[in-house]
Amino acid sequence: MSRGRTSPPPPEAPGPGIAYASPLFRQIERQMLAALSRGEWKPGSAIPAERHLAERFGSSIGTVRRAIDELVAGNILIRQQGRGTFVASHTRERLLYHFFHIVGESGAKSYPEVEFLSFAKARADRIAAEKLHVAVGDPVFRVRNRLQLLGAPIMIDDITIPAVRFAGMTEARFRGRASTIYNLYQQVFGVYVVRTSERLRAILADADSAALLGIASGAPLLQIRRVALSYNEVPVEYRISLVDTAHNEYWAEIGRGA
Amino acid sequence: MSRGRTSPPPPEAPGPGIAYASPLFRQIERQMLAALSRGEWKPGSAIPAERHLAERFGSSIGTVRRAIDELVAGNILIRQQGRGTFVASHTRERLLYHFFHIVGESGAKSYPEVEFLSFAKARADRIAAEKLHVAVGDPVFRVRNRLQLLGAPIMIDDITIPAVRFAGMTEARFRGRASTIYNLYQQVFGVYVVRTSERLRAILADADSAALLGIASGAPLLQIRRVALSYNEVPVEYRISLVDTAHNEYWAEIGRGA
DNA sequence: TAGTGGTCTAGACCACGTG
DNA sequence: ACGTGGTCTAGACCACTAC
Repeated sequence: MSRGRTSPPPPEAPGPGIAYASPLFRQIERQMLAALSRGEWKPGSAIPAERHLAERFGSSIGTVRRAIDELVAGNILIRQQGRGTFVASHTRERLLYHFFHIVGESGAKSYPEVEFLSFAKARADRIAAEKLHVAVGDPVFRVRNRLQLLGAPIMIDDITIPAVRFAGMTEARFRGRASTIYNLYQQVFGVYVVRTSERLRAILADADSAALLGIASGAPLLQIRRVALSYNEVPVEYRISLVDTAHNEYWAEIGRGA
Repeated sequence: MSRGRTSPPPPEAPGPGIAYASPLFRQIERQMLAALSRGEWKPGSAIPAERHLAERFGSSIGTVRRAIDELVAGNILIRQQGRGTFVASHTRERLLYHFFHIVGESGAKSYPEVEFLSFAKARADRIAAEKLHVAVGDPVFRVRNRLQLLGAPIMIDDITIPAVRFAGMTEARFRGRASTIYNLYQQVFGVYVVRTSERLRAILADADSAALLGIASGAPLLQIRRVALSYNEVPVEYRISLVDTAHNEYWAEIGRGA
């Protein structure tokens, strides 16, 4: 906190060699992120009012608002007029509208039913290690799910997560899931997925995938390779999805949120 | 302009039945959009300084800044500290980083070479009519291009645009193009593409596409169906792309711009 | 040196949600 | 009625660009 003096009085000098690191609102943003990371404010609950935060950080309300604006834009906080500002959490709705991009031909979205297939402890291969920023051979967990939409199987997820960030993960956590996977990450392991980066290509179904999806071997499939990132661009999950796009499609908006 | 009185003096009342339509900054945003639409400020040139706009609109600088913020977020204006605020235009770089989402396996982006294939006047079929918000049978232009990346053909674009928005469009415009297609739309027809909405699926190459891409019939292809939108969500182009993703991929970021 | 956008303040009033 | 976020003001100083 070392910037932005007011005007009328010639106040105490900004200090000799102050460095002028970054704007005040960014410093406040970082402090708020730190508070979130250490669990001072919990997912789903309200953070202090803007007036109180301004007092705490010794700034004007406008500056605190600017910091909150950034965190809201980053899907980390949610404002609700008249009620307060809340820590975002991965509810079903949020997941559906932010990270699940498969829609019906008509454009209609619906909740996927997740069917657990397998869980295993393994070691990171070259690709997973690169995507997750861990060393080749580091312990990881592998999970396989099948997703259905309106009763029809349409998607297979192969998920890889680093053991170092999910210490104590068990098969039971994935089997008896009440909420979404990203909600599990957040609630149990404090890992909050902020954004994802995906690469898509068209491939032909192999015998294994075809059997799981109930389609012919050699049918076209959409392959999605996703890296999920947490605060500060830290990768926390690598996921390969295979989607039968015969009656569903992948949906992307470019240049502005929907 | 009819909102937000200050405090100390009890100024002239906000008026009897004022309606309280929308915030001042949104009204200013709309007025600025109107100025852009009627060509008062041209692509690539600077708009008046914030101080002058504040005077013109009878608001404080902060409120004008808020309006500009919105237009910047919508890729319509571009701020440059110390220089001014400019009307965005579709340069090669902008196009590449905003609307061209095909990358090499390594993640590297490069400029596609566009090869003109055909141009025709036609009438909107049911699907094009729906996507472009015109009536079935309305006149449209159809353009087909082939794109190469590093010398190898990887993509076929089938473009449909409504004649009503591109009056006087000719084949020559597409043949002898110096810049990008979206730049042509903007410079010659005043149609500025703000964002796109895309649907993706995996299909098998038919004989026609396979021949154009130099691949085997029945090879997997990524089909992209894109609607390009201008100000106020007006659709201005419908485009079906077929991409050979053997050595290239579609790239998507979810939850925050990259 | 002049002009532009970027940050920051201190405080007012408005709109909304809840008791 | 009260507390919260949402809008708005008027003006200062900072950082950057260009002449």
